[in-house]
Amino acid sequence: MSEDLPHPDRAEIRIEAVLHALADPVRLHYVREMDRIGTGVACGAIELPVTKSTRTHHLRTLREAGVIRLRKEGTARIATIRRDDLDARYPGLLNAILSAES
Amino acid sequence: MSEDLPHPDRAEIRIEAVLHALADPVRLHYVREMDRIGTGVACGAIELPVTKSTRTHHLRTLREAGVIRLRKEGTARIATIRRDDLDARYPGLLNAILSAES
DNA sequence: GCAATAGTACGATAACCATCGTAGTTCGAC
DNA sequence: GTCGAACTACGATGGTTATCGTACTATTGC
Repeated sequence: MSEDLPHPDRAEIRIEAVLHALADPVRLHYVREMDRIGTGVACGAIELPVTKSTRTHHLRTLREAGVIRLRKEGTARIATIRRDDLDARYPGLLNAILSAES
Repeated sequence: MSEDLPHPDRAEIRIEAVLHALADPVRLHYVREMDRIGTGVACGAIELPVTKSTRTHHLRTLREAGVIRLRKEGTARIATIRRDDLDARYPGLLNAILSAES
């Protein structure tokens, strides 16, 4: 019942992957909403202008880049931003990006 | 002898474009070198692992995203990072990215 | 067991993009 | 004017990626 999807270790997170993951408008919007909510959110709780399968794809990109962590909770997946990891690796980055207006 | 290549105004710079521009390893390396040198540099002065024409393409991406400014100086193009613009729009972002190890 | 919900894997598709080579422009020195 | 250097526009190429739909799995409540 733990994490069944692979996540990169903190040391494995690459800046290019993080930047690329957050460069996509859909993904950036998603992470901003997560930040606004402030707690873990079920994947589907944040509405996106794309289908479920595309959402899965986007979340996968965020997960693999090390931006978010996904854990199972019943039928749902709860997503949390890896703030501690990102702040440790790239101090100030996440705040700068999330506070930027699009 | 002003600028002949179009640059986005400060207000036109979009976070997604900046992130995308800096997500590419070649471009990130280039901007880091520029930062290290600290002054405007002729485009070709920084060695890249790609051909001249690809370098032109990359610099165009950086320019269009609003990350750098290019001006003519004789046959050369001098590139400078738009620190003031980026810091004004996205405080802390550039420093966080440039100080991140790849 | 069935139905509903939440989510994923997979394949297809079209757009995007990094790369290269070619052919050209601009500039400065001679 | 010629030449060389610095650079750019353009087209071709092949890889990548965002998107969708389909078919599936896992879970929960009845």
